[in-house]
Amino acid sequence: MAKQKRDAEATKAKILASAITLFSKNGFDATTGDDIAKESGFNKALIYYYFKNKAGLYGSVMSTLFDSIYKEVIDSKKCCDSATAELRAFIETYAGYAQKQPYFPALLLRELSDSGTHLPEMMFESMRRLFVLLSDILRKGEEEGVFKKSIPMVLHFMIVGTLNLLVTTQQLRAKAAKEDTQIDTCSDCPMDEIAEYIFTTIKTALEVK
Amino acid sequence: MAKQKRDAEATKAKILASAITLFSKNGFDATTGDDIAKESGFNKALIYYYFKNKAGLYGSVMSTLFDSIYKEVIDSKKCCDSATAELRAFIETYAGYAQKQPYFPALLLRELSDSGTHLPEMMFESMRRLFVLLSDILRKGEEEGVFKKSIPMVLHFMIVGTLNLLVTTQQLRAKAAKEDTQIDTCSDCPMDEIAEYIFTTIKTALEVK
DNA sequence: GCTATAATTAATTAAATAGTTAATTATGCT
DNA sequence: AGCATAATTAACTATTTAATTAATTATAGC
Repeated sequence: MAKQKRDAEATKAKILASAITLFSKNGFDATTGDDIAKESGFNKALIYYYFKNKAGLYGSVMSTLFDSIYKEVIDSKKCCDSATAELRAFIETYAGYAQKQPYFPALLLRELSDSGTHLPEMMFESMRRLFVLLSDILRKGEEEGVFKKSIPMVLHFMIVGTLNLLVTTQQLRAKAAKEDTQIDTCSDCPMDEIAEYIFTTIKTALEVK
Repeated sequence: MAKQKRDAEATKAKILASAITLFSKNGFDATTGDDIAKESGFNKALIYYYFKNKAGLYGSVMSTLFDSIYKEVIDSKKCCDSATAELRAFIETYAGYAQKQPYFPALLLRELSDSGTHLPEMMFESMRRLFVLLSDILRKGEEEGVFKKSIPMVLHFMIVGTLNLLVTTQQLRAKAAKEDTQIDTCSDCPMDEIAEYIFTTIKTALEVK
């Protein structure tokens, strides 16, 4: 099939992609329908044709991103035989995703700051699912006798929060490093090294000696 | 002096206080001048009389909060004789502040998500100052021979990011706990226990054995 | 080729909101 | 008391923007 002049699915996808870019760059409120229309190359009315309204489009953006990260984390779990390996996979996968989709952390942090104003239910469910995955790993580690008792919620934020913040602050940290060479903002640290460092830190604290 | 009908300083302070409340609850964009006027009980034009404009008011909000947390952290450092004690004081003080001023974490996280769109310079300086404090503690610990070499930027976010997220998600976590009693979202955890847990986790990882 | 329908657009509406202005009221000073 | 000035207000303006509508264009099935 040759290139079509009209392709509903492609149009919808393009609008969604543009929305992901703009919402993450500027947030929900500071992104206008006109911005999205311009970025996508389609008329603004198509937002309302394909998505119920601006909030609906935002919801689609979030579930798209959450679904894909959840799938990746679930997938990465398969090839592990111990809680320690699963923990490493969890952190590495999340880090890889945050790097691959650097808009996601900004969106997530903003949403958490808002207590999920824009998408109460979906957000909620997705966050919970991800947290349950980590909780299971930690519980499994305790059962295996390799992990101490921990506070899973705190560890979850130590992993996910830290990774998100490192990604969103990348530019700021690069700027800070340029202005003041005394200070080490880790602005050139590769993501996988950071992930490894977080893993080691948490593993060390969890280990039963 | 008796209660005055007009008190410029008090008015300005009231507007600032209202702005802190509303900006932190709803963010910069979603907070209107009318909201602030209503909350403060004064006319909207006074925002422009006492502060240059909405962005100026926002800037005042942020520097007020940043100044006060910085002072508290500096203060807490005084009564410590070792790097370990300073690290604990840093974490405890930040945790205490975040609990006392629960609007601050939301504002900070939002600002970081935006890469400091609304207040490039001030924000920047304040973040840096706080980070330098932690870096110094870690370096001191290395010199004392009690801390391993670390990645200060990552540890900084593991502390500050985690605390901020725990505070901002308080309501969400409480809701999650109510809906699903299987899951432990740490919704009743006292802040000082959380701070202690974070401290122990990081200290353990830093210790030279 | 014709027709029903799906996709797309231009133009418009109605509401919200940042910022201004000119008038009004209180206060301190002499 | 009266005056200059500081504090406060009500009303308004200009702009932005989410959402709608009615018209237009392409497409697929017959």
